[in-house]
Amino acid sequence: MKILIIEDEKMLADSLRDMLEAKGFEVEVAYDGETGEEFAELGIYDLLILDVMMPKMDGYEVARTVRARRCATPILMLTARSGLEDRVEGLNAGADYYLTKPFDSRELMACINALLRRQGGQVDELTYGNTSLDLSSGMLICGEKKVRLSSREFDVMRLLLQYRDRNLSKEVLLSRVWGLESNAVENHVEVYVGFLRKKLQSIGSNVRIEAVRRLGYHLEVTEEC
Amino acid sequence: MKILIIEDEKMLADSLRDMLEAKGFEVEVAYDGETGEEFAELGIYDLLILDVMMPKMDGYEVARTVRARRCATPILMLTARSGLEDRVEGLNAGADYYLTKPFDSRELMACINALLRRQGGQVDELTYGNTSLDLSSGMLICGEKKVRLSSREFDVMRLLLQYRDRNLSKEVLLSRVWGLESNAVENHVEVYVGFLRKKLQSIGSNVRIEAVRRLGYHLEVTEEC
DNA sequence: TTCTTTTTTCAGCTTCATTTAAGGAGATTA
DNA sequence: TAATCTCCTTAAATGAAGCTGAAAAAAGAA
Repeated sequence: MKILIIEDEKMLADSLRDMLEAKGFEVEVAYDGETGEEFAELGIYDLLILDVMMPKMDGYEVARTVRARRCATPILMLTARSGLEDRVEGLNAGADYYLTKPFDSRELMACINALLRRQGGQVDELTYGNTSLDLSSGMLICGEKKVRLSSREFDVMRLLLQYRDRNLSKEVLLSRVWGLESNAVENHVEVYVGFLRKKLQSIGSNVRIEAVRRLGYHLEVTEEC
Repeated sequence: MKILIIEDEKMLADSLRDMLEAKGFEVEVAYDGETGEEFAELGIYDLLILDVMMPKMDGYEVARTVRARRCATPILMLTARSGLEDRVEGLNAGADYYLTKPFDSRELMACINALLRRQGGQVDELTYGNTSLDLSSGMLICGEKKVRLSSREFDVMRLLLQYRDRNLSKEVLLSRVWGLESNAVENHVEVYVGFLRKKLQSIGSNVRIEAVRRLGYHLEVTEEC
């Protein structure tokens, strides 16, 4: 995650940078609005932290310019001005959040997380070994290769992944995937495990579905030597 | 644009609704946390406005539950509690913005716009593959060729584009295009998908509408070799 | 009104996920 | 050892989900 700080007060900028780097972000700093705007338009940052009061080009103007150039990076505005008018102007200029100095570091982190969470495209996936299941598209992914799972296959795979290395009996799988009312039989599970094994292999996954006699199934990662 | 207000103070809720409706939004109100949560999880809203202090289920809990159910709708939290801890808790619970009562209507509107803008609200063109949908004219454009979409076609196409590579179930499509109250059936969606496919083809688009059994539809770009 | 466009309805068709069923392999038990 | 049990595999049958084209109904425009 790359963050660009645009802030002319060197002290504050640097302490911000240190703090964010400590949290594991990659940080760059621009000490004036014009440089900041140029950097921002590279479009390589996941978040801009933008001070309002700066010489030459102020924060509002940076925000407006950046947005006019169709750069969609989230902007967190940071400023000593706490008036209502300022907040409204900031948001209308294209900011996504407005935080007033002095700010608490936990609040700043909460804001940053909220903004990045949204930015992250909300990719939900379950991962095991070299393989992951994308919950929104229902794709099973291993590196470059993907397969689409049918809805039953998806349900079975998701349960197996959710329960990781625990054992799932056919009974449990039947009731959770096919439902209690259904008249599905254990062979259904066997057939679907077969389908999944084929698909896992087809994308070169190192995840295997292991059967344990009488107890059910669980996932395992095959070690390559 | 559909907004859900979750707020137990009837007076405030209603005045909020009136204000937003005056601005051209479609608004629904839930007067307690539990109802609100259920509504929110339909996934048909573009924004949730959520009060913190409510009986039974408070705003933080609603936010956490809704997020846990993988609902990604932006949340604007609205509350009388202005403490730092509250703001941090709200954001960490899954809110996207935290606004303290009493708030100014211009500030509220600025926040709402900021959140919706990010959601894809303020854009005037949605592009995917070699094709784009002009939101102001309702034209589907691919290079030199264009077709006009009818209003239903437009709504369906816009949703598909907004949600990109995610899957949109017929259920969600029905409720967002035809509305919850309507007695439209799933075949409507099928028919309109058919219309759109024909139009996409007629302008030589490389965008396809893929059906995934039981899960719904999503867009894909056909690679030309 | 009449003509055009958009939306809804419906029936028949296609397709493919799911179910069913039967035979085989390997482990377990008697 | 045979008999039994559990799991695996395959292939065909089935049925629900999705598609399509045509016509009716509704909404707009002229």
